[in-house]
Amino acid sequence: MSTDPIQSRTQAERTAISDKAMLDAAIELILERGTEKTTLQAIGEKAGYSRGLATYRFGSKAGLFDELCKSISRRWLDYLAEDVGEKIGIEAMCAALDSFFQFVSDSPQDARVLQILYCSAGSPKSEYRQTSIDIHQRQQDDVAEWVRAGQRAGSVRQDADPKSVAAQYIAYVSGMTYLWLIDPQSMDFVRANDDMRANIKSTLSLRV
Amino acid sequence: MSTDPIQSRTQAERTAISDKAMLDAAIELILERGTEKTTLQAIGEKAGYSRGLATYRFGSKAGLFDELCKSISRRWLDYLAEDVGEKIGIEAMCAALDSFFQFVSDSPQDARVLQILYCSAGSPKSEYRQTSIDIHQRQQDDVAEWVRAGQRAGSVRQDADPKSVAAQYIAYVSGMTYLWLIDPQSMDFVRANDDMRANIKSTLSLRV
DNA sequence: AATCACTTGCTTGTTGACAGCAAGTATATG
DNA sequence: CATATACTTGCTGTCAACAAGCAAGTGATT
Repeated sequence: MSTDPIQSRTQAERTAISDKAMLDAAIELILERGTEKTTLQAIGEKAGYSRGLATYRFGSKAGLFDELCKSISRRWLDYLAEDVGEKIGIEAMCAALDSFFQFVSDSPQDARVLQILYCSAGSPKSEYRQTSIDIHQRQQDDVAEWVRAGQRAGSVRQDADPKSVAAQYIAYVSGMTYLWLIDPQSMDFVRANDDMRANIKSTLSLRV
Repeated sequence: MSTDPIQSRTQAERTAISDKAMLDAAIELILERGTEKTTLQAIGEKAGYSRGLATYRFGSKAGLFDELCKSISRRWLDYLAEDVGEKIGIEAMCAALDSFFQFVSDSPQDARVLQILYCSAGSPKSEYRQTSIDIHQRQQDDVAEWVRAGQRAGSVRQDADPKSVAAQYIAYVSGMTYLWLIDPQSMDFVRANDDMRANIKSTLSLRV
């Protein structure tokens, strides 16, 4: 949109600009219409280019969504890394919950589109399912590692199973985001998160 | 497929037969290809009819998926009602978890397709989003009611917030099903459910 | 119980929109 | 200027949706 008046960009700049314009356009269109009703023509034209550029650049509709998924996911992981830092155990899990809520509040568009893409990845034969699998697997691994670190540090019960705790934690976050996506009014996000934090503390901290 | 040799069916029977044939065909095709790549033509023809019948009967692709969502959901709710019966409180919540796992084991096709449809309903402008909202809302209300009944009976802590507990519970189940959908290998469903049951007991039963 | 008017189930022809590809034009780069 | 890279345009096959038609069932009248 706001292109430099001096019309002399390097090839790398040109692609970077058009890429970003198309991914941004895709976010807006997906929020309006969902993935199915978003067309490559609409994305290209909204970004200020032709109907064909999106296909040319990303190969296919699925290719574009895959890239968008990774792109938003990267923003979320930066956000998360910032908030969790070097924390471990219960502290890390609670910080991640806060961070997640903060992300949803600060960048609801990114959060919604990411969740929509995760959902679309659920379809068999989805060409970016692997991306969703990888992201969720990595998040599960991270949580499991926080639990293990907490156990080593002695702040988390030894009888907790890191993998199982992680699966539960990620399932909770995924499910919450889904429910928020389909109907933001359906529950009190803050309250549910507070309770979740309390549960984490009561089930993982050392015997009372 | 296996039609009665006596070719004299009432109109009602004819529609019932073709409806079921198409919904069954849709389940198979969605499992193979997902919702997007399943065509109305393929559904009609797999069911033994013409390419046009599905549109004629269900109005649109979304209309068919909406009906399919309700149809599978009814089967799941019957399953659930059977297992939970008149139970309340923690017992009801644990029974529902078992029932859910049993449903996924016994009817993995139904469970997978239902989850795929819930995911598709996540897209903005999805024409059966309301169906997904209603089902999830009803499930949340049911859980909240179990909690309240448990509190009245004195078996559940008074300071638990029924709505918040319900939101957490439904989020967990939804998230687990999603993770199972995209990658059945990614976690130990049974172990996670066992741990979840333990958590429910430890956080909701009266002070130790 | 035979006919006929009507309803409902189902099929086929058609249209417009879309993804993806291939061949072309424009812009940068050395 | 020549080549590579960014981008556009023409085209094809597929799809959902619709409309018009055909076939099978229904029920009232005689």
